[in-house]
Amino acid sequence: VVRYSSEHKDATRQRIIEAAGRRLKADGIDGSGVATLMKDAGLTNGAFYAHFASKDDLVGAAIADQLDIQRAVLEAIANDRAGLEAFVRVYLSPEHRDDRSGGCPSAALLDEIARSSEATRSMYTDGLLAIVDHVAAIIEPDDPSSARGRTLAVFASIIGSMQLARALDDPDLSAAVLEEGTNVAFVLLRSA
Amino acid sequence: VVRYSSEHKDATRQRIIEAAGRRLKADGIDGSGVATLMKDAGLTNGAFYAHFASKDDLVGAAIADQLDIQRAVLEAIANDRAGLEAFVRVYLSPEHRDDRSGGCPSAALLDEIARSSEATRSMYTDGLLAIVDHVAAIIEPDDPSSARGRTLAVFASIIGSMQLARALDDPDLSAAVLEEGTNVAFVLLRSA
DNA sequence: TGTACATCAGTGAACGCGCGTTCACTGATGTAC
DNA sequence: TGTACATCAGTGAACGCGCGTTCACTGATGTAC
Repeated sequence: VVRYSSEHKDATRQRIIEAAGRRLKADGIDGSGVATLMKDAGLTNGAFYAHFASKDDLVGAAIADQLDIQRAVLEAIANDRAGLEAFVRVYLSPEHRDDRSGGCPSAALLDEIARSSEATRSMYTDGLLAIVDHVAAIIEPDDPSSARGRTLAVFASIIGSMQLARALDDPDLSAAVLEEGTNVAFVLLRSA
Repeated sequence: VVRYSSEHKDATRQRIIEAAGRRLKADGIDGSGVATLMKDAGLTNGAFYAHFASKDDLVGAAIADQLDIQRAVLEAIANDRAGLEAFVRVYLSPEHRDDRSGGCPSAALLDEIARSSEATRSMYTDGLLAIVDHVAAIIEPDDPSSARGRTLAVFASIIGSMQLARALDDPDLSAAVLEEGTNVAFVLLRSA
């Protein structure tokens, strides 16, 4: 006996996860309460535990979802070296810097993820590797796994640049970080 | 009429700031409560507001202090290009990765700083610039300010690498990030 | 065809707890006489 | 020289509030007869 369509609850869960992705990136993990996360999804706090075992459980799911979205964006833009450069330009743009809630989860949350549970860090690792392996296959089509390390370093570089551009309160310096970060990423991609 | 030596209160304030530096880097800004920060300094929560106007006030002071310490460490190690490479090796070492509370405030807190008050971001900007300008003067002795952008990009890269090495839950990948991050930093320093 | 029922996603109040902040008080100190 | 006093860094309880989590309940639904 099925009272609601079998997709109804799954759809609600997904709605919570997507709203949480935005809120967590905007306010941080510790800065986002369960009641707020549920309100963002148009629900009340009580329904939370029908969908997730704990706040940490949602955080892990939201981070995994965010990385999957980012992978899809990357794959839509970048399927060769020129595409990778285009991706870097979009990534290190002022628009991305000024849109934390719509942007990269690593840039918004990486040091908080490093402090998170092993379960969350494991989901982060898996999600990032899916992205990294796509890029590594472009850089080194014959042996993608050998390009993993170098690709990770490129991501570390653009993630750090974005965080720094957001943290500095001097607009000129912030813009310089984005510009030079882009140059650095290009150097690394070409030498790879 | 002076009941306590004029240095007594200043010394206590400094003790709170230094203890807070360690705690904030370990547990994050939102993750560190005022009562805990005071206990770390051997005091009770009530004395806090005799030293600081608010938690945010202490956070700004602690971040400025941490950056000043890091500047002193850098200046002790790195006064030429070989010294900069030595600094990068120490920075991107497994020991630094595994010692969040004793390490770099940017690696521990950068995305939380980006979400902080303008006052805190301003103190961060000033503190980081003092470090950056020391490095820029080594890279480009004739015109240090022209090397600021490039130097900021190098810091963004090593900060991002450290955060990523801490977030990944696979020890081999984490080690690879540190290794490749070091290679990348060397490439950037040599081409600068 | 109409009604009673079982289901279950979601509600909203409540739990104990820690948060940032305030404040009346303590007690060790150096000074004044 | 001994005692009363003013100072003030620090104590610890309390403020209202939001935290993560629990739970008795609601009410819309599709089914059974």
